Amino acid sequence: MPAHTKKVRNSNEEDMELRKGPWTLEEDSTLIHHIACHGEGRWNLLAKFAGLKRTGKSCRLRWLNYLKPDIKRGNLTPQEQLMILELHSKWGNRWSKIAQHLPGRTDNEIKNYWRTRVQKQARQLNIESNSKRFLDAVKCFWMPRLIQKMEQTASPTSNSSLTTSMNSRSSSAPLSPNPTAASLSSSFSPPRKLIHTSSYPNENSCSFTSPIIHTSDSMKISESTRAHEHPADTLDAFGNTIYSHPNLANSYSVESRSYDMETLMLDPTSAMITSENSLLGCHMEGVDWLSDDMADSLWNMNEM
DNA sequence: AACAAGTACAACCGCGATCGC
DNA sequence: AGCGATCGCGGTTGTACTTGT
Repeated sequence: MPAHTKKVRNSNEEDMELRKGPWTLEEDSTLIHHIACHGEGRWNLLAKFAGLKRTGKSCRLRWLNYLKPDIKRGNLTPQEQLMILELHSKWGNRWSKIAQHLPGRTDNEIKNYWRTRVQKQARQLNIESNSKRFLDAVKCFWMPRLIQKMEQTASPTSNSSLTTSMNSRSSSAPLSPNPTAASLSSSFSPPRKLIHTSSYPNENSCSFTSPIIHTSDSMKISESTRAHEHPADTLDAFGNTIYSHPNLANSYSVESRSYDMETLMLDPTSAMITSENSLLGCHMEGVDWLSDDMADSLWNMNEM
């Protein structure tokens, strides 16, 4: 018997050889053609009438996860990654529910993304991926980085540094009535290295919660505060921008509003940054758990 | 070049929920 | 109500491909 076949008994008690494993092009085209003619559903019957030596379950999975015309292929965009992180923090492993908010992405794809990339990072950091610590780390470093990437994607020619974007925007410069990721993240360029909270008078120095995300119209993130209100930053020892303005909080703030399809008010308490454990200090629960190594590792998450 | 280890993702499995007779 | 068929979800496995040695 070939490696990818399996003898089973169907309901008619007749022996039938079922194929397993990777789908062939012929099988794919047969399935596509049959669904085009007869529609989805009744997968066992569909498999039978199409002459596919597959279970209905297998046909359904192949169609939903791979063949369906509106399936998006290719790497997840930073926007999509950000949404996955946010939604997972809210709903946990409810992959299908998460997938509903990512048009063209399947629950399987999202699940794979989580397992291969997100959990990998958690392992490397020696943190349980479902722990609060990891969630904190994600919100502290990963999400801001993704937002930064979104900006770069949105305007590849722009300079992503806060200093540049701030200085280049005059106080009279009009703000887009419908701010984009670019406009947000131009005011949200987190420091490369940890900066201690004590440097900042305002303890809410990073009130990152979650972006406004409209799934039907790509991601839109509001700029909660005009960047030009926060001029003049300094550089740290690594040449990275340090935000020295007393009202820094505003330039870091990313508002949580809603999703288009379903209002999604992300629990503000789930955001890691509180007055007691600010991002910049990273004193989670009063503990300096983020060593420099860990911070570097987290910072590199965007490569995932 | 050959092999091992790591990675990404398609596909399978088990199980509970729902449907229809 | 009972039962089998089907559906949908989340977890797991298998395997092709990539990267490192």
